[in-house]
Parts: sequence; C-alpha cells; structure tokens
Amino acid sequence: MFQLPRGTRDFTSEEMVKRRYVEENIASTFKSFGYGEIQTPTFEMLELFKAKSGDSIIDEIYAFSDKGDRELALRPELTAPVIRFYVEKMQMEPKPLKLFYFGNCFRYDRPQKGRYREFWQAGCEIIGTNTPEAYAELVAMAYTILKKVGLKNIQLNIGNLDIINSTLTKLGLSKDDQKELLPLIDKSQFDDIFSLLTNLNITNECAKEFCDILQTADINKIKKFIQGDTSAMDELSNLEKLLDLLKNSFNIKDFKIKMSIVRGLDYYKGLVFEIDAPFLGAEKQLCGGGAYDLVTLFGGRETPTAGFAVGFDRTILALDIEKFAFPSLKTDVYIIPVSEEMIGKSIELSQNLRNEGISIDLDLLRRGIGKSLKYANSKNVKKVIIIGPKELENDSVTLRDMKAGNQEVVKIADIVSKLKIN
RNA sequence: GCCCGGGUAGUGUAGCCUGGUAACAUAUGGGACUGUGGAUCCUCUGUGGCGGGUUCAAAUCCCGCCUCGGGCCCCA
Repeated sequence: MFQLPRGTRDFTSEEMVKRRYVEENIASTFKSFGYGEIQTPTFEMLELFKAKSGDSIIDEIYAFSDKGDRELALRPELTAPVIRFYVEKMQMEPKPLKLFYFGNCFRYDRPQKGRYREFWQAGCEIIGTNTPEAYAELVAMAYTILKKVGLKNIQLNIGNLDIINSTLTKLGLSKDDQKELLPLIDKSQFDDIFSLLTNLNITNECAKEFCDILQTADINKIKKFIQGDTSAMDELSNLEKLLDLLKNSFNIKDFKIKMSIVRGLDYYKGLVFEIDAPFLGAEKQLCGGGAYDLVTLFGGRETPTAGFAVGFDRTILALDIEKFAFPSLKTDVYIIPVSEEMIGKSIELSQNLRNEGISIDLDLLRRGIGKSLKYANSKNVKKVIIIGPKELENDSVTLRDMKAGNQEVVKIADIVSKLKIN
C-alpha cells in the first residue's frame, strides 16, 4: 500500500461537489465586480519568492533543482506570481486592472486542521488605483465572497499599517524595539505591551494611550495621537472615507477597526484587513489582504496595488462547521433494462437523452430491478426508466419518480418533454 | 522545529489498564425475490500504521519512525 505524502489529501466525488460549488460561487462574485481570471504556473523560479520574502523562505517551501540545474519552487502563494506576470506582460493594460485567480499552493509546514502542505487559495489584485472607493470595494468584495458562499459567522477586521507605524515613530522607538513590540501587538497581549513600553522609558500615560489606540474603534482618539504627522493624517482620513463607504454605500456594518493588525514584511503599506471564522480555532483566518508594493520590487513602474487571498480549504471547513447544506450531485435518470435483451435499447435511449442535456446512468451489472432501484436510490437519482418487452411493444417505457414513489407508462417519443417538465 | 493526545475491515466502534482464538454495527458484492427501492433474512469478501524489543505468547507492555488531531512557532 502506498501512503499519501504528509499534508496532502484525496477528494471524493462528494467533496468535489462541495469544492466546485464554492469555487464557482467565488469566481462569480469576482466577475460580478469586474475582475478577470488569470492563471500562472504551479512552479516558479525560486528567486521570485526569495525576492518577496527573503532567503529564509526556503525552509518553508518546496524548493528543488530540475535536471537543467534551475532553482525552482512550488508556489507557496499566488501574489508574487501574479505581480511577476503583471510586471512582465500587463503593465500597459488599461487601469485599474482587476485580476482574480484560484489555484493550489504548497508550503512545508506542520499540518493541522485547516492547514495542509497542498492547499488552495482564491485571491485577487487591483492594480493602478488607491482611492478610498477602490479599497472600500476591495474589502467589500472579500466580505461579500464569504457571505455569498453561505457563511454566517465571520468577523471582518480593518487596520492600517502606515498609521500604526506613525504611532510607533511618535513613541520614539528604535527599529529593534519595534521588532520586539510587533509580535506582541499581533497577538493583542496588551499587558505585555504596556510593561515593555514602560521598560523602554515611555511614560505610563503615553503607553496607556498607545494600548488604547490598539483596541479602540474611535478614529478621533487615533487622530489625536498622530497629530502633526501629515502623511499619517492623510492616510487616516482616507481610512475614514473607506469606512464610511463600506458602512453607508456597501451596507456592510459588522466590521471592527483593529489597529493591532501588523505584518512582518516591509512591502506592506497602508490598508490591511482580515476576515476570521471565530469557530475555527487556531487556524481561523479565512482571508487576509491589503495594500502593498511588490511591483517596484519586481522591477516594474511604480503603481498602487492591493489585493487579498481567501483560504479555500478553511472556507469549506467553516461551512462544514456551520452545517451548510451544500447542493449534492444528482444524476437525473437511471435506466434499468429488465433483461439482457433490453440492454441495446437502453443504451440507445440513454444516448438520446444525454444529447438532450439530461444526465444518465444505467445498470451495468445486469442486476434485478429490486437491486437496481436500491442502487438508484442510494445515488439520489430523481427518476428511473425501466425498459422491458411489455412496454416496448407499444414504444413505451416505465418512468418512475423515486421521490414520490409512483410511476407511469410513457411513450418513448414523449420522454424528453416529460423529463424536462419535471 | 517544540509540547500533548490518537491510529483496530471502506466507515464508525469494542477489546488494551490486568498479554492468551480479533469482535460488533454499518457499507460493498452475491442470494432469498423469475418485472419494482429505503424493510427483513441468509451469505461471500475484508481489519491491528510501519519497524524493532520484552515474552512460550503482543492489538494489548517498551522504544523508534510514519501519520492524524489539539496547542505553540510560523503564517509570505
């Protein structure tokens, strides 16, 4: 027996029905916002991911050399490939450029529930605009995607890195001190933040105010703290506009301002947001996004970019936890030939019906009617056609409704219209 | 990479502590039923994650590995 590689999964037909349903649902939401789908390769030059995330990334991805000694990597995420694609071939496209994608990614992590070595992401990038309305639309779209697939319990949190950086500057912290502080902020350990700040000779009053800002939903408090930093003030007024549009125009009201959202890497800037499924435990983040600058890092002409990624597997998990009723795959009709002599006629009919767009399965085991009906039932088939010599004499067959449990004799010529009505 | 808990037919479980014939349910195939399903009955097939140790004897005790799950680290 062979084993699956650690952190990978097989998907049954039933699971694939769910996954395709969610995937198509997400794609249609992207399209409804004017986004176009793109696809990039499953593996890229290793250099691309090193450029984005630093050399240490190698430990956490599937990196290898091919037979021509090229250093390659299975993609650990999709933003870098998409921006590479943009810089290479799409810089002259009309702006704003709206791109979405769906694909598998690979990370060399310790697997857990909601965390696999091969996982799927859906995501998008909007390139060439940074207006509050563009970013409000981006956040609204992320939220809409998760709502439209059927999730009830999700939490949208919105922050801003420029503003939080401005507060750190205001506190007069060195880069090293900031490095120590950021993980605590990320984990919302406010007591630890307070004691660290006071140890760094920041006044109690100031440290308290800072902790307050991390937890507040009151823009004015933040405004007071960063007064004098004009670029941060601009950013804050844009955030205010964004939130206003989200609330009053997109009609999305259940979000939180969360200034404690931080990101480790320097190419992030400005807007950041996350969407969590609170019941998912340690791996609860479904979606993360914001504004960033990778275009110049990859050698393109400077232009604003923002985007987000949705963890597809976690979305399915969250739907399962919420006991979401996924549509199930059903074959329309099952055909039962009552004897061996009826097989040819049955196949002929099944082909005719398939050409009419009706999905057909038929008995391939020469089983009796009883067993065949049982099989059809276990496969959730809606209708069964029984073909036997008695009816065939009158160019008819028996059409049985599995749900209602009744049946009637129908002329073969009338079958299609009969099936299409119901 | 760290700590903790699991792994027994396809699936769900019992037995493990206290070593001694691997069991139950369900599902699958065949049949009772020769032209009518979700019921019932019969029947076939199928089971200890892998490796080592202790022992007359290991599903059971010990060790290592693999793997799943909970919590960390990380989360680009």
